[in-house]
Amino acid sequence: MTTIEDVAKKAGVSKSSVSRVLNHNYKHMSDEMKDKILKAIEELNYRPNSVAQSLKKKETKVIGLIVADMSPFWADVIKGIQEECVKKGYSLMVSDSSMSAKQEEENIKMLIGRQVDGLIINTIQPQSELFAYLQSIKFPVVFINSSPSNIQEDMVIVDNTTGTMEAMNHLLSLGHDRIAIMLYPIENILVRGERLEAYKEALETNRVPVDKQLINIIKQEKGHGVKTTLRLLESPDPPTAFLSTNINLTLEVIKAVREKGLEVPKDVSVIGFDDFEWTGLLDPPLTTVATPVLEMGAKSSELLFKKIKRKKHTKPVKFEVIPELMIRKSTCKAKIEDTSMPQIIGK
Amino acid sequence: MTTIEDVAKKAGVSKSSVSRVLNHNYKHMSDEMKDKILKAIEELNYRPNSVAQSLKKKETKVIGLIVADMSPFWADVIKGIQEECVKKGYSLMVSDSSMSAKQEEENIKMLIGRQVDGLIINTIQPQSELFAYLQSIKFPVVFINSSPSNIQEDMVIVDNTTGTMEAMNHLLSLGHDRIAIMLYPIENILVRGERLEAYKEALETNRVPVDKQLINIIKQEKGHGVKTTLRLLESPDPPTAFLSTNINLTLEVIKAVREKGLEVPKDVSVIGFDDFEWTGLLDPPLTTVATPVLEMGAKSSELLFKKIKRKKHTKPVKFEVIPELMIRKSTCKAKIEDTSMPQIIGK
DNA sequence: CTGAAAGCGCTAACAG
DNA sequence: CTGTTAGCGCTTTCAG
Repeated sequence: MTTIEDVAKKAGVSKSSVSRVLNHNYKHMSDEMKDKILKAIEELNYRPNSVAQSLKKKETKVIGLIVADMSPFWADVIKGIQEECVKKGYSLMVSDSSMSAKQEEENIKMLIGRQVDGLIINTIQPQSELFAYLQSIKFPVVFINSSPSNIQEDMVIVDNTTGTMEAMNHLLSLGHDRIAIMLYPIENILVRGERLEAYKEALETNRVPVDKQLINIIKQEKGHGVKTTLRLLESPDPPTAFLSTNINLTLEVIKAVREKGLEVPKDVSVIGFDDFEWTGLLDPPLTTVATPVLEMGAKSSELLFKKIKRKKHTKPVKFEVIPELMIRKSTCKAKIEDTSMPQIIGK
Repeated sequence: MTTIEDVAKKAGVSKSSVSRVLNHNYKHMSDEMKDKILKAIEELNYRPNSVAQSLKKKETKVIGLIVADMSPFWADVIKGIQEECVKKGYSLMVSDSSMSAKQEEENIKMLIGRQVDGLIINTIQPQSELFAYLQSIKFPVVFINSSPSNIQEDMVIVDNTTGTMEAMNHLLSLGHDRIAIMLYPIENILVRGERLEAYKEALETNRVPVDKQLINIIKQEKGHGVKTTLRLLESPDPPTAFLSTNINLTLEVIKAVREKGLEVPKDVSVIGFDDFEWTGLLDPPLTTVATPVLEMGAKSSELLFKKIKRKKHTKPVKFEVIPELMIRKSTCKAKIEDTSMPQIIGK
């Protein structure tokens, strides 16, 4: 391991001078000396030991990301965070709580012990003392895709209301008035609540009665989506459209529709949530409410860096990323069964 | 920030003693003292500063992962690595080279500067001086899903030969003898080569002539898969089955088959590569060669930890993860057009 | 069994 | 403009 001392010796100068060029404090340094040092660094292929730098400077230039459950969704978020990180000279530590609150707390403590400069947290916990503690010591944190209820903190979340509204308006404008909404129970309660509320609101705004039969909270286990869809389709007054809030659920809905001998979108329209590279390649290409995942990542790190910079306490900002309705081929006009078209009032 | 000094004071002992309990060097310590210290730690909610520990111990308990391009595929690999990491008290730094060799080298240097104890690299480069350098300084590295040609190093890769063979044998045993193989050009050349060779070998073993028309290297751009498939289907002697080596490509193949008015699997059988939570939910549920992604991650960190432990140079191990053929519904018996069934000889 | 002291590699006053 | 010096928070001989 070559150290700053080696470089100093080789260049015949003091460590301080080497340190100065390392930190771009050239201002008052003779060009001759600068060149000498640069050359020595070059020749020795020297890279400063960040650990020593961190210890001295009391900053690591590392941020931590804690996700509740590592899944394909996070790959793009990480990419977004990463891109901001390289711009600012930061590195990223990633950890996964595997859906365990205990593990999440352990991850937070560990990362703090590692002296990360800030944390991006996707929490599974509705609240936690630890969050309050972090806030009390002014530790830079931004929450992503989740928001604890016991504190006010920076966060970047998806504007589910707008996303859901757009999807609903699209469906309503197509003449659908029996729209089923499909939800998994475990997603952060907030998220689910928002989507459900927006669903109801869209209906009410358009004077379509809310039918409780059409609101489905489905156990997050393979097969339950199919089962529920089938049941709905077999009911006396079946839905003509589905708003499905999770990609796996969406695939199950489509599967069930087919099993029933019906076609998407001819007989039943389907809108899903979340967009991947391949959703447009499905059959039919899926109309979805697409979360701009990269942007979420980029924005959260941006917020975090800002917070790290001005250590002062500033009032929490809530950044809402707006989902985009990707209209493809899984939705179409409702078959006219009755003549009264609901009146559409856009948001 | 509470330090070891604070704990020492509170407990009325020396820093050394505190350090001893921190490092579980109780052996010859009076229980009384131990308890006193433990209590002080507890009360102060003290966590040692890993940066200082690292500087002193000359190890960080951090490993780095460098991926060529962050994508959903990596989410599960990361999960696998992570799980091993928590077991061993390690943390993970993740970086993305965005398909740039320059960025990759920068990432390596940066992580080394950060004193990570080892590196898991998914390289885009067929070779690099840096790799040789790392080897020369005995820096612990394992390559994942890629293997540079200029050095011999630990690596964990997918046994594409076995995977491809199994897929081919499945198809051949179903009576298919016009099997098209679809490949993207840019995947690591090794990977592509292996799959292609295995394809040919399976054919030859079963005395089925290799038809160059059926070997398709497709530009990695949306739409090219559809185009190529259509062309094949319209040829005078079209394939009855497709072996598609990438999930997006596979979706395009299926799409094209449908556009042509044909059905999967009735008219055309399709086997894809890579398996996600949702591949079984597609229509039809996809038969795929599934890479055990979690295992890849777990295994690579396992190898890395071993290497970190015994610093000695040991001869490189190449761990091949065996893909599993997930037989679902996108393949079925070929329509009998000629009576001569190819003879199947399993691997 | 416990404490004092040296030092990991670097930065940042402070002198000169 | 450049060098000397004193730590950052921790571990680890080495004495006692």
